Amino acid sequence: MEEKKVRVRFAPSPTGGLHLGGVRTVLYNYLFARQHQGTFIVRIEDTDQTRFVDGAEQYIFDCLEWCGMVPDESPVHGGAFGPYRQSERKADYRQYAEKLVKDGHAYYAFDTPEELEKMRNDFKTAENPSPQYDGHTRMQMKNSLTLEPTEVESLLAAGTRHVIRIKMPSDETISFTDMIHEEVSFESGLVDDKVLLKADGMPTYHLAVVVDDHAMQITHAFRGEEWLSSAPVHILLWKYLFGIEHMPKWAHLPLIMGPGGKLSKRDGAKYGFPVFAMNWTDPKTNELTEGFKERGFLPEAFINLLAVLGWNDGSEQELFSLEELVEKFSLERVHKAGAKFDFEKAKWFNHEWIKKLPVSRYSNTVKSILAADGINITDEVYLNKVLELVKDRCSLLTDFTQQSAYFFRAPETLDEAAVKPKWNEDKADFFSVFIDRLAAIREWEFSEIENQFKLLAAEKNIKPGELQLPMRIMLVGGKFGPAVFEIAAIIGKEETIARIRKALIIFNA
RNA sequence: GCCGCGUUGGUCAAGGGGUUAAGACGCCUCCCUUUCACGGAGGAAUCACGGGUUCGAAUCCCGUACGUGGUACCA
Repeated sequence: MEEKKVRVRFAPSPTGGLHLGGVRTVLYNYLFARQHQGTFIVRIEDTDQTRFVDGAEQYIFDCLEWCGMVPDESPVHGGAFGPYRQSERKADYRQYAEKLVKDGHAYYAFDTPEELEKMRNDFKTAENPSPQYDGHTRMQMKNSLTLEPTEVESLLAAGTRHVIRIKMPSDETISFTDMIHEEVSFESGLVDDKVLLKADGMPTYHLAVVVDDHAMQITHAFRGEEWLSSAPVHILLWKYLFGIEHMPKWAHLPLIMGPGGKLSKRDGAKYGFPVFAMNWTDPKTNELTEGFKERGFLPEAFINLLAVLGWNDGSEQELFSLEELVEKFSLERVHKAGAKFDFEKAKWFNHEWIKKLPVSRYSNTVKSILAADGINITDEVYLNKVLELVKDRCSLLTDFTQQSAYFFRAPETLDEAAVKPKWNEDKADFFSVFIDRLAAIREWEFSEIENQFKLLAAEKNIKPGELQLPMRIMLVGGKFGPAVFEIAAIIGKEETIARIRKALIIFNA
């Protein structure tokens, strides 16, 4: 077998947001291409004009860019095998469909939608709730197999609306080797006569994939497992049109499931977690669906968690960078079964990446997240210092809002319930004296603040531990954050004293 | 209904004839820390079920059940 240069493609249809499964398909394509020094192509499958959504194509490219997977060839990146939008290749498809008719592998069908529905109704039984247009029914329909040749001629000449359907052989076993599922086989007689060319002259997916995969010299075709059932149609088409030996190797990827079953892109809201890579706004309804990016995910984490949903390298390693994935990914180790998506684990991945990456890698993103909350950062050095201090406590980038806001402004509310029950005059007294001690400190630093705190506590004969929580609430507002004295050191003497004063009024009330 | 694909703890999963059936997330207990995290120690599955094959099966075969996808002039 000759060594062909690897060429793979991701072929989305621009109908809406890009969901988890889609991104993972891109990812596996991308990894495979990079690993084999191959070419990664994005082809837009916009053959259904009724479902075309404005802006969806650009959105897909935006998502790929955010994930760091840049195509080598695509309608926007160019390439020698264009056009990369199927709508722009319309003229090509008809000739292949006609050739199939000529060779006896396909036929014209003139049935109207009403007639099709009538057939489905007439043949419907308890045993067969959804009759197909196939070997059992096609001879009772209105097509070039049942009509006289002259009649077909005149219908065609008159421009009658028609489609071209594949004529599935009656008794043939169609089998192929899938890179993930290994041997898969179907009985041709059980598969229906799929429409190849629609009445509007556009190809269906079935014709378009094989014609385009051939035209673009695709060597390996990865797609979701939902396509496995129609694989026999594609295989026959390859055989009839281009020769089975030129067919790309198929890999049908396991599906990603939601908590209750299949992952519906519809209402990610109902799960409480995103299903799209990035925010998507439906241009018609203006409805916004949240994305992983906006939810506070790092692209590194998003890619990582998707990669190991259905694949692992056999070791105990779970954290992989894109570069490592390129090196270690292998289709052989991709699972056969679908996987349920677990948002808790997804957050863990993000948490790990937040800890792992230098804060400079995401400080800008956090900066804009804080800005959305009214905190405008001017001092980058200060910001990075804060991020470094609190990043262990953040699973999502959006968590930085709560975890770092008090470094930039006094807390709006204090968790009084955590303090009041144990508040007494001794403590009130302690803090009012402590303010003076703080004011007297010359070297405003962590150890000195703590020193004064402990000294005074000893003088007043109060356990320091009982005073730390109130102090924390005064500075932070709640029961979280790094060491109190460290916080005090960072926010400064004036601010620390001001916050204690203000809190004292509240606690003493 | 029919066809395809699948089935190891709540979830992701390693393991592919002989193992105390890895590990991770989550959960629970404890340690560290008089905050929250981080970190550390520990707890919980006999491998969907039923038959085979075999000295021996989570691992091979066959059924059943269940899940999932398809059954559109959608992809």
